[in-house]
Amino acid sequence: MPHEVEQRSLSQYLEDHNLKQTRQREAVLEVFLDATGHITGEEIYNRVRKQHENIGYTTVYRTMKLLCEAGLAVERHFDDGITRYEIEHEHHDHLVCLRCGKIIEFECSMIESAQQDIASRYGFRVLRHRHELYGHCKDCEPEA
Amino acid sequence: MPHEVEQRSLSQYLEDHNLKQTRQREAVLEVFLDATGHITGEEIYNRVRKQHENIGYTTVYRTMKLLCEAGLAVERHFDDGITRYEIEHEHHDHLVCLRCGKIIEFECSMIESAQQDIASRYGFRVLRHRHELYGHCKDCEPEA
DNA sequence: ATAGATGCAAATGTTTTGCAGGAAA
DNA sequence: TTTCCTGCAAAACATTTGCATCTAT
Repeated sequence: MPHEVEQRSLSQYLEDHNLKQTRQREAVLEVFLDATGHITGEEIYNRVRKQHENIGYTTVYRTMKLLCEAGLAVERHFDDGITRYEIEHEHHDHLVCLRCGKIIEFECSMIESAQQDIASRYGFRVLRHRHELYGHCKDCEPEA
Repeated sequence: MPHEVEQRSLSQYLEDHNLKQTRQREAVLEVFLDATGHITGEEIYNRVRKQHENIGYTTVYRTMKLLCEAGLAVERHFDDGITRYEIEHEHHDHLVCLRCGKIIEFECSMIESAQQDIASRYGFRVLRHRHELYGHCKDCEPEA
């Protein structure tokens, strides 16, 4: 049960950092873990609000920041300027459908090594990268 | 003289679209063309202001939007969320130094074709992409 | 003369912060 | 009972818009 694991690791993190376990943090974590990933702050806020009428944006954002620090979540910034959160997992990049907003993850070791080649050509040390392909997904372009 | 060419193509665009040639537009264009590229709205504003005390951000942003529509400029969005403008030229990607902010352009046809392979694997049609490598440039990491 | 441009001030939209009151340890 | 949280309102920040005024044509 992945949720249990993640919840435990949050508890652990909170404990290690002298932070408190609260109803709001649990609610945000649960919504985040139940999402398919790539969820925005607003979406989390709206979903949490269904069970927890009084929660504010403030708490959602603060909690998501916390989850990022705890290593459970990662912030992603696509072209629309709205921060999305995904569950931290092994390295990957994204295909983003400009019509329906669908986000597909992919991984390509050939590209990764090509990146290293390019970087070393410029004496550059790559710490992270961002690689996004924008277009139309299968469902949004039937005449493909 | 590339500036002459670009200025002429702006004039042409303005004329074709029944827009007026103004002192402000000329000033913004000149600053933009003199920049090494990847200049922010704020930087343009500050530089234009030296010669043209009363110009507002509004005009800078509106003019840059115009230059984009005219095909002279392209908006770029890196990780810091601040829009940068570069002179439109053939397709390329970027290395961004996280210490000094330097931006280096690169091109890699192997990566481009790998992207197409991946996209077609998902029935995805790529319209554009974004590929940025973040790290430390040669000057910012002497012990490389 | 008149369509279009300018610049100020105010609005936008997302995310963050200050602060007084509330809850976990 | 103290430390940490919460939620509100307000601020931040880059960019955009409304509007009255000004200007290129």
